[in-house]
Amino acid sequence: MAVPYLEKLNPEQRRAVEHGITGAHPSGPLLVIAGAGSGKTNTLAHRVAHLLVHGADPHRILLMTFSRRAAADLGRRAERICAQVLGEHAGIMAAGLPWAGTFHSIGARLLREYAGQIGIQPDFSIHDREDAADLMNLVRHELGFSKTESRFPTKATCLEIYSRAVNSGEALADVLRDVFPWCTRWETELRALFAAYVEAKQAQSVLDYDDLLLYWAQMQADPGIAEHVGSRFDHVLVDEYQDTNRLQATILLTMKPSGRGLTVVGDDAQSIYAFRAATVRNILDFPAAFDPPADVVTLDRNYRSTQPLLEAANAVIGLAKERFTKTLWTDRQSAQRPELVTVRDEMEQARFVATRVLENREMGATLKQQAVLFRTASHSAMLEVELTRRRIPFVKFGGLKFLDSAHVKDLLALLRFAQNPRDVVAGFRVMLLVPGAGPSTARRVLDGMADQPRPIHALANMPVPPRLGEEWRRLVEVMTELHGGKAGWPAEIDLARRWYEPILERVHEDAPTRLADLLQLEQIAAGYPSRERFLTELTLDPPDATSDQSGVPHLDEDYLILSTIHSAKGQEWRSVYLLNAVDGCMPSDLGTGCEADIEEERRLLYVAMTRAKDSLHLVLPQRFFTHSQRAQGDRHVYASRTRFIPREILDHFEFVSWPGAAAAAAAAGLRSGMRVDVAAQMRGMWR
DNA sequence: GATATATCCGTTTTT
DNA sequence: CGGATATATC
Repeated sequence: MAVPYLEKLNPEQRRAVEHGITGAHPSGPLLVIAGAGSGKTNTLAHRVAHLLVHGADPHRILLMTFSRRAAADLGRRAERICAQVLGEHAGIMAAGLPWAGTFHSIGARLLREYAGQIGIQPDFSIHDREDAADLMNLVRHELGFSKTESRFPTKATCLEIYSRAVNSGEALADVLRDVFPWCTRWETELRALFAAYVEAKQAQSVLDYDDLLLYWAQMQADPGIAEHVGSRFDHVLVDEYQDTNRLQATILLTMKPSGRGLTVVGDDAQSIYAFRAATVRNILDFPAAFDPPADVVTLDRNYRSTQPLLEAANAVIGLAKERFTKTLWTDRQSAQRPELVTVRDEMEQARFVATRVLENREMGATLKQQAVLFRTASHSAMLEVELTRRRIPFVKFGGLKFLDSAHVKDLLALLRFAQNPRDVVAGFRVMLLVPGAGPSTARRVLDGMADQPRPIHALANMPVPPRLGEEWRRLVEVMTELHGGKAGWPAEIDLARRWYEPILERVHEDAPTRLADLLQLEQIAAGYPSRERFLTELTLDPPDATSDQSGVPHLDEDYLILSTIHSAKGQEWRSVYLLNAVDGCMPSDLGTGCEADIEEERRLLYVAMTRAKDSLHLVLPQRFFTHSQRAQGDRHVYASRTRFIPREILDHFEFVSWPGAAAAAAAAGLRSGMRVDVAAQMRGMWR
């Protein structure tokens, strides 16, 4: 068979694509070590397409990626390749890949399907991180841990500890000792808290993010179910395998114990989710987990970056404590080394980036081909102000999200409460919106609903303080209507919004702006077939961008990308600016406890640098103003270059200070010397 | 029992 | 600065 689409691949890529696709049956496991910019997505898309061309059934391909966007992108590419090869026969791809998504979303689907066999409700709701923390908080109060003489860990910390223990599969005592040493004294209380937390979730038919993996793994501990799930899929492909945790590896291994039909792709040098219990051991131990062991293909040719950029990135990762499985190379020559740009402070950093971005646009690069990356979401605050001032449109990935704003969460809570009236977190939030209702009213009503067979009915008949009056009646009315489901989707969200509007105006000063957000939420909602799907998919794959307006990127417009390094995974731009390449930010001075933390931060810098195709600027503000600390006044601290770029690798970089030497001299001259004696002129006016 | 005000503390990255 | 808890007042 003529396979022109394979001609464009290099030998290693081609090996990865063609691995085991000679006969009709899927063959042994494959590990692809794919370096940054090595054409990983393209290779994976070709492999999927190649499978389909050779008769694989798209319904029997399971593809797991780190975001839905990545899954959709892969599906589209595979489809395009198929269309080229098969022409009009490409109809097999019409439905795309029905089983493409994140581990969590696939888990949710399977759990709903197998719910009857594992003792859970099929219509469970899913708590995002914040909901989970709120529930943890409720339980924490019930157990009286909020009134301990010395402060008990906050809800967020409790959830982190819980999540860590669940995802790593380690004992609580070990997790506390290694990761949360300041909480070891609370071990007994935490154990009790977690036990109560689990019971609360089950009583309410609620699963959190971790449960989606945990229940899935537990379900597959039953050999019969594991076999059943595994036999649904001929091919299982997993992307970004370096960022998976023990639970995820367990799921894969129980699904495909022989490794037959299993392909995982990843890069040990880009492992940046250890804080989420991801372990690089998954990828390193993968080959030996099978008998015979998995084949390994290494993609080390980089097609993205120029030689000088890649050399600098290699130099940075070359200083890592442990060796990685490969060294990237490229033949994209260039004379331009990456720049280390020294600026006076963060204000100048913002001006520098804005100025360069505009200059670049003059020279033909669109805004979308440029990106500004940073370690933590707050680092871009000043830049955002500067960009807004200069009317440069931007979209920000990472950090605070559209869904995190109070008004959006309020509205979603109402929908979630209607969907699952046992969801106490949602119910609590909704009831507190009613004027005159507080925590104890909410608790009493929710307790009254808890063991009722028809909770909504119970809600309607619940005695409440008379002062709630009309407002309470409105809540009962909208709940009954929503739960009944007669209005249909997406009319229901309109119903919910009309209930919420008076509350919005009462509570928030800037009601009109927030109302615009809610209208946008309605737009998003219209794209989903049902309330259940809307709620599930929104929590599992929230729109992760915010912009200066109301979180709406106008698709036709050009805009600059601002992103945390974590959210920049897998992406690339012609020009990349990295903010705050100084110690304290990179590495972040918070998580520099142990060596493993530092090493992860080093890989983070490596990930940031390897996003750039043609030009890379690492910006180093010399001074940081410490705002709003206890001491008043403008305190500031001096920062030094990140420790990941020590003297011995400086040859790989260009030194620049900004404003440039000439401009700086001019500015200095203005400050010291007198250019125009205005005072003398004024005196002279009247002489 | 609800809500307004005061005070202390910690402060990343995300499915 | 923002969140959480403690205290004061309605």
